[in-house]
Amino acid sequence: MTTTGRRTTRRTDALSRERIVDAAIDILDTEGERGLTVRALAARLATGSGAIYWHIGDKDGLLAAVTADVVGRAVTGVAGSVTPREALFAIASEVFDVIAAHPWIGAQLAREPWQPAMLRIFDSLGEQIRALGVPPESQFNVATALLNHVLGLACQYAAGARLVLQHGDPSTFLGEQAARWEQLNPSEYPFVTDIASQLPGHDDRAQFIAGIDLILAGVTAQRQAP
Amino acid sequence: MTTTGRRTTRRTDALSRERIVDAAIDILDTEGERGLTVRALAARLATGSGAIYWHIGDKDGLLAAVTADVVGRAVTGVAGSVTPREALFAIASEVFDVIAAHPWIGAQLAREPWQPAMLRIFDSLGEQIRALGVPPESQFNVATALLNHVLGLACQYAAGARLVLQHGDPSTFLGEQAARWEQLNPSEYPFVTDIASQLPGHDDRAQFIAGIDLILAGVTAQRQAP
DNA sequence: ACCTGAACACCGTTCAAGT
DNA sequence: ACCTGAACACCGTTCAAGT
Repeated sequence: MTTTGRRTTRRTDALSRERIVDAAIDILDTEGERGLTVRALAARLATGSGAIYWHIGDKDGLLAAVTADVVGRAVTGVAGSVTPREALFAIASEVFDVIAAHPWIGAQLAREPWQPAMLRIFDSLGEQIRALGVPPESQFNVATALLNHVLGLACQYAAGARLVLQHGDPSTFLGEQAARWEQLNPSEYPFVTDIASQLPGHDDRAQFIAGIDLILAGVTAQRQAP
Repeated sequence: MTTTGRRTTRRTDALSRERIVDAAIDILDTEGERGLTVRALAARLATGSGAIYWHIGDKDGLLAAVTADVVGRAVTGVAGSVTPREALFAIASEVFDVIAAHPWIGAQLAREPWQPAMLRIFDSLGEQIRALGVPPESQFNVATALLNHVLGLACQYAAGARLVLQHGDPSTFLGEQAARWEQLNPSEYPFVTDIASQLPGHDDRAQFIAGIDLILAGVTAQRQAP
């Protein structure tokens, strides 16, 4: 930037893959998935659509890069002196938070489960599972179970947040949803109609933590009685 | 059809919401998500695009209807004389199979988690969880954990199947994937590079069942020592 | 009530042409 | 090497007009 290089960085607004990714994230966050068009991207970056294609191969490629970027920034290494269990909660929280903040990530990850972004999360979880002493033959399964739990709940939360944005305020929203569930046909939805009354007091974050506890309890139980 | 009704069913090809949904499923299965356009739908049904819009509100609406239809057909009631645990495996298998057969469902469910199709699965699982004797305050959490596990693994499997279709045959595919994982930077992906050797012998279906066992083991463990 | 198909306002992507 | 912007082959959706 302010190095001795003369005109190597001609303008601060020189187009780059990085700047395109950043602009794309911004559009996705503010306008949603449908707002991200190559033309909108070009307009925001004050360039032509062809320039976008020179830096990125493809719109699909851009979406993959954008997802990897956001997830990569969120899932950082864990601080040293914590227990594996604490680290696990920390990682899961990071993932939960990043999806809550960028609701479009969920659909993106579901489309291509083994993309780099997913692998990063999977690896972070796996390390801690190993540190926890889970036997090698179970590590893959436990890591996957945790990954699915985090992703599933985060998508659920993101969808809820999206609905709250569209409709009324957060407090009444769960009540309305509960009312809708209660009005379902009990012979068709016996469980949902019954459990609807629990919905108003529901907390996604608490459920998220409870689920991790559940899976970890399963691990210990299976280790004691295999 | 061959009833006494005279011309009440003028032609067998009279357009209807049902026929549109069926055609859409067919296109999604054979051509993929990108192949499903209103024009392609109209051409296959030998009609104009306007006719499609008269029966369905919207392409989003069509996708929701299509998803509900496929999931609804797959998740049927469970036969009477089985244990809740067996029923749980049966339901989870139905969901797994339907996503494996129609890979596009995964992304569709992730986009809108509380749509009717999802609620049906959630309810079926919940009933059996209740039958299993899980305490009321845990039922919601356990049902969600199972739902997320099934959906996550099914998406993973569907993506794998998609890749197998594109690239080589299934047997070599896992080996190639393992090789790719092994070539990753071990300091960046310590867990994945380490576990890569397990991949060739990996069986999605076995992992799917192991995950359910893990969650159920967690339930019993937490009930004994809450 | 149900269907037709042209028309509108968009898309992603390419590519000759510029600097 | 990097960028421009017109052009191509599509989209979803609407709507006057038909039956």
